[in-house]
Amino acid sequence: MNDENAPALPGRQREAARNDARILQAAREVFINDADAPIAAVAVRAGVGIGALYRRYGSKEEMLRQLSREGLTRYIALVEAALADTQDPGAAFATFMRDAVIADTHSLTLHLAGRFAPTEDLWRDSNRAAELTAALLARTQAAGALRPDITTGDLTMIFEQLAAVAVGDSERTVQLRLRSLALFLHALHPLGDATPLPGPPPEWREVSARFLPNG
Amino acid sequence: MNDENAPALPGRQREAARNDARILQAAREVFINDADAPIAAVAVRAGVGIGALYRRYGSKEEMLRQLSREGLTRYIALVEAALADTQDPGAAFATFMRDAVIADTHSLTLHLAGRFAPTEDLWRDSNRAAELTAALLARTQAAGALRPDITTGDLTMIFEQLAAVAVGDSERTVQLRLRSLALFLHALHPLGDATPLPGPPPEWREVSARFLPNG
DNA sequence: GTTCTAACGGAACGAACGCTTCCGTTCCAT
DNA sequence: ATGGAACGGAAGCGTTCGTTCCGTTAGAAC
Repeated sequence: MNDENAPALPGRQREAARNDARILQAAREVFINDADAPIAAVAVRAGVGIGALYRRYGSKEEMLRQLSREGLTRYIALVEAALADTQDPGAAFATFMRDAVIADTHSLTLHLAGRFAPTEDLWRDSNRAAELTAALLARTQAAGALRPDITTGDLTMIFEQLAAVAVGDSERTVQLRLRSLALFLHALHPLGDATPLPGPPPEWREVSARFLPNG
Repeated sequence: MNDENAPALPGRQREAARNDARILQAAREVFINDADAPIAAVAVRAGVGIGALYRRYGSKEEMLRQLSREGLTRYIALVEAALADTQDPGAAFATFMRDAVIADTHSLTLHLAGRFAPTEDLWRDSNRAAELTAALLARTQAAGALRPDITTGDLTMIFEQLAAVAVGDSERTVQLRLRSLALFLHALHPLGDATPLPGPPPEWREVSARFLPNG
């Protein structure tokens, strides 16, 4: 995670700790760009051999699971932070959306969906994320800062759509996503003249179907 | 294209004509769902053998090119229709967007991007599509029915984001996309209090980069 | 200085996958 | 009957990629 607090470790183990972080970071970058990239690409990007990867992860699938779990955890932390935010709910929601886009937790979780067998705890985290999100939505709507006809499924779709914005450069990608997010946030504001959204909102079942292998 | 006007053809050639249409349709359906589906999947879906495919297309790449070309052509026809629409520009624009989503011309063109070497005429069509789109945007903006800070690149991104909405069922997918489009259209309306969109809009260069192999 | 061990790098193996070819078969026209 | 156009799909062949394995390296211990 952080190479900074490891100066106590002896030499060779220090390299190993550094590689832990490097590999994780490289894996994130590689799989965000291309969900079914070969594992060798991660090794190249991390500047290590393939052996170093298999010393840490038993298989590619395990690695993807780990990455996905991590993304989900980060997302949950963001929602919790938003719920703990005591400023006005509308502003807290907008901040949350921006943070989520910047942290880019969805590219990983969604791109990787269906590519490995989900474990028990992944389902738990996934459900917890959904509940927290629902709570955040409810609070924001109660404060009159969000269209009442927006559901959790809608939000998932919005994240998914934002993740679809991608150009080569990752910094620029974030910039463009924030531009698009500005459009969404604008559209999400409740307005008297707003016509209701057409069609039933996405169901949780529809959204989560992609987590099953062959989704 | 249509099997209805072929009753004059003799028996075996009639089957061939029917297969022409079936294969094209199957290819569309298969590759919209999964851009790098095996060619065998198209054969299965069309209910024909692989041989029937290779009798018509010299290679998979040629098939994809053909599909892409077709999607681009349909898109161009839609923009032209919108430009020819003499009702109020705002309504014409909204209709155009809905039609484009329903026709789903972007899923194909974009998913297939970078998967084959673009030919001369594909570039031509692509440029023409961009020009027509720009004209439509300009007209709508001149009529005060569209935010002035929206560019052609923005519109491409919007289509791309809408194409990212996908659930198993294709009819339901369209429904959900229209729901999302309603949000976008709402956000695209010019309002006095609207804060300007952040960040420079997507450049044509950025958007078209993905058409090059290894995009 | 020697030895031991944890960690490393990357070649090689083997399986899976998918495009393409090819040939025997079918079906209609003559 | 016979010729040929169109068909179906098994087999060939190249590629790709996950995983294993082993020789190498670098610090630790003595």
